[in-house]
Amino acid sequence: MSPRVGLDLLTIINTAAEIADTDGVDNVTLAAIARKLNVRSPSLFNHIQGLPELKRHLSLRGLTLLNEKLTEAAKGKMKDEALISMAYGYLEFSREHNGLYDLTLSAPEPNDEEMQTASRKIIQLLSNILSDYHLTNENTIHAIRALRSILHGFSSLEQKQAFNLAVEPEESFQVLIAGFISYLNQLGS
Amino acid sequence: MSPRVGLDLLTIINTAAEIADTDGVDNVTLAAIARKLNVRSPSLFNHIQGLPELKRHLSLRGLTLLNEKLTEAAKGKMKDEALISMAYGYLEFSREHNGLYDLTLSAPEPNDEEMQTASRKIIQLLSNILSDYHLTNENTIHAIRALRSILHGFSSLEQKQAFNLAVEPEESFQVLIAGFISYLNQLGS
DNA sequence: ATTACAAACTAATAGTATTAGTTATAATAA
DNA sequence: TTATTATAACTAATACTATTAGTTTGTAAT
Repeated sequence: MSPRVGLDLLTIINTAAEIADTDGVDNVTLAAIARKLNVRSPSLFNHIQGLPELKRHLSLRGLTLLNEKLTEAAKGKMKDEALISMAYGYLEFSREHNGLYDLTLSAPEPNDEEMQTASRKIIQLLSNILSDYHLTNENTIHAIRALRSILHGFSSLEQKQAFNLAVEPEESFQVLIAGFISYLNQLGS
Repeated sequence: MSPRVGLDLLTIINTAAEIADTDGVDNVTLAAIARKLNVRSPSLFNHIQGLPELKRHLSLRGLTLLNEKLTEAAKGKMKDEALISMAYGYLEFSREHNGLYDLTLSAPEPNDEEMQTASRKIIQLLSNILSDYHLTNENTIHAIRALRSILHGFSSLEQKQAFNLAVEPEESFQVLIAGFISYLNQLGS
């Protein structure tokens, strides 16, 4: 009947990512993935070590896609324009990839170089964008943390439906980013 | 041997809260709670409906404690002083109650009045503090969202160890709140 | 002292991840 | 072309989880 269905790591990750983004991270189970692939769950172990390893793959994919999206958004732009475009890219990513976005924030193992590198790339991108504002090293660190707090906080709250919708979230986001830019200008002077 | 141990809802919630704050929300299981209370897990069902209901109790406790802490922090203070004090209270709460803090952000069921009310109280407190800045209604909404994004974003990232510790997080938080205050002053003019 | 409520129990079911061991297919060697 | 071999997918089993049903028994009220 079925042996040699053609399962492989990529297929499994893709299926898991789909479940994560449509049904939420909590529904990423080997059982659900196996069901979706018409396979018994032990079969998955021929391609992965277990669920934790698979989730790490998803984190990695989330970080990679996010980095690509932000890089693309900022490409060829400078200062405010780059920052604003990147910020909207971030928000969009969290909306499009609900589950993967959540997973980008799971703390990596202390010795997981690959994850650390993927995270660092995003920080580096933010740092590059902020370099247009000519801050001191210490203020750059403050600014990166502030920016991440704003982006993550807003995205996360929106995702958790923490905003009543009487006023467009989009508009609040725009005002928030504008405020951050004036904060940057103050830091730089 | 054991019947009539003296189990009750409060004891169960307290034990669950302790596990949440020390071992993380994912480790809040009926099995773990029962072990800690030297009881078999079905016994818990004499006092709770099930795990989801228990987690809702924890959310509610988190929201209540957070509200108390923020209210206390802002009490008798005005404007910048109230805002800053409240902000530090928020950060402190997320540090002291890792697990409960996470649970305060789980989206409430649409018809869960009690949860909605508990959430609204915190929004109301923020709104009261911000009223000292004389914003328009719409800008007040933007400002509440911005403030929540900042507070949640920073707390959440810190909790997830997303900050390298070369520079004190505390200092970044201080700069961030100062930036928010100047954002408020701009909005108000 | 008896009754009766309900707290805690045991037993059982169903769903999860995971391991061990089997079968059979696809790729390779003869 | 056939025999060999590696391994993909399988079944069976174990160990957790939550939850339900049904039993025992302490405790409180009569």
